[in-house]
Amino acid sequence: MEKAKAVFNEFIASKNLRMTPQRSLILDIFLRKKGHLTAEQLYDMVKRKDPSVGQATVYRMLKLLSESGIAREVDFGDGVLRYEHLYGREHHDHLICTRCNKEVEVVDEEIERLQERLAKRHGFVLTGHRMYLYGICKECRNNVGE
Amino acid sequence: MEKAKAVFNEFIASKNLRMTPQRSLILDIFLRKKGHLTAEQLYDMVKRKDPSVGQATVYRMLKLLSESGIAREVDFGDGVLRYEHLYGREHHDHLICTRCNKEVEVVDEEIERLQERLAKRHGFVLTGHRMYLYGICKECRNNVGE
DNA sequence: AAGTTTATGAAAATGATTATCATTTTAAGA
DNA sequence: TCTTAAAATGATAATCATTTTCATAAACTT
Repeated sequence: MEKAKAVFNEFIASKNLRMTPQRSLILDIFLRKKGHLTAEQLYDMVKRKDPSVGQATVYRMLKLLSESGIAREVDFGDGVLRYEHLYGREHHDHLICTRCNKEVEVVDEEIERLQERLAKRHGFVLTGHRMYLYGICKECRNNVGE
Repeated sequence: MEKAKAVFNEFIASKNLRMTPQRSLILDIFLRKKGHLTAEQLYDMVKRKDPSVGQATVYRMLKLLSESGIAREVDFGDGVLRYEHLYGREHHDHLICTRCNKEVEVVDEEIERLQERLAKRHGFVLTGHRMYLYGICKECRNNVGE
């Protein structure tokens, strides 16, 4: 967490941007939350601490966080972007239950390797990927007909 | 193509919906096109054949095509949905060059298998997935500095 | 053919995100 | 510490793809 802040400060400095109380507050709150946050959710949390902060500032900050590598944009395809903090976290993909919307973070090293191979086979050098697996979780399968 | 139309008619009937000249025209044009189409692109093509068709009808039709299993929504994450016709086509994922936006359709049976395994390991039964690989294609790598 | 339902097109609405702009802060230098 | 140019802020308007609305026009039913 302190590390992440240091990274952000460095990013800010390298871009000749400036640290402000708003950015500091937003960063603090963002880092404290696990999982995925929409801009609106984050804005609500920030407003509770300081109602004077505008939502444009939150949107702008999330872009900066993504650029700096501290956050990652996650797009489940429902029209709302989510952000998760990435600092000190492993890469992962998402497994989503289409019935209860439960999300599980998953990784499979072998799949990662095969993705590289597949890309290379087509002459590409991979820079990233997004993989969402959709299915029905065990609980939902047990509760059929409820 | 005739098969796809029959499938759509059956879908229409099963839902107590109605076949109309507009729907027929849109379906025709949609099936003729390979690759991905945005609603706007499809609308433009439809307009050329019949300028009286409204774009809401095209949007509505694309939803129906997705529901019926004839089309698939593809979301590259750039804010515009694309649709591809799925009828008689193999499942595939997408490899996208982030420099020139070239899209290649790819499949890797082994990855598909591992996705099933990964989901099962977490108690899920897979119903679908979306996988987008982003990278730089060979041509773009050769043209660095242009 | 009459009646009921569904479809259509035009236009307005939506909703997340981005841009604008006047004003306020920030950080660096004098 | 004071000045100042650059950057940040918040309120609001603008975007833009997609959905809704609603009055009118087909399409099935009987």
